[in-house]
Amino acid sequence: MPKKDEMNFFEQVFEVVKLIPPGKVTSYGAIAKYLGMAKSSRMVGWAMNQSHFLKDKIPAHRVVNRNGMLTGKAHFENHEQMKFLLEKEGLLIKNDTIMNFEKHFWNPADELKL
DNA sequence: GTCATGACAAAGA
DNA sequence: TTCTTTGCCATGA
Repeated sequence: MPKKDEMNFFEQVFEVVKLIPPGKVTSYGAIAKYLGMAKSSRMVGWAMNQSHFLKDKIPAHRVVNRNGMLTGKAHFENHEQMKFLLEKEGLLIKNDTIMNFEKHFWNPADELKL
């Protein structure tokens, strides 16, 4: 168990993101709400930015905004990578937006049942 | 300690 | 409906 100081909200975000099953996506707000920071959805996106510096593989491509739009694609090494990974998992991307977003939506609060 | 920024979200025009 | 504004809070300068 990491120390309390090391369990900052970033790691909690990473834990949730890593639990996202393949072929599923979630929103920043959903993660934020699950962690009890519904009003700090921006911090989730901030955490994702830090995820690139982590050794752990964070499936950040499965996290999009509430519209299902790939707003974070610009932060990937290749802009096509995010779309590619999602399509590879069976999702349909059109114009940087996930089609049937609700259908593939993965709600941590519902799946993890805190 | 104050100010600016950020991969968002909700409300208003 | 789309575009703009406001709130939110953790980081870094």
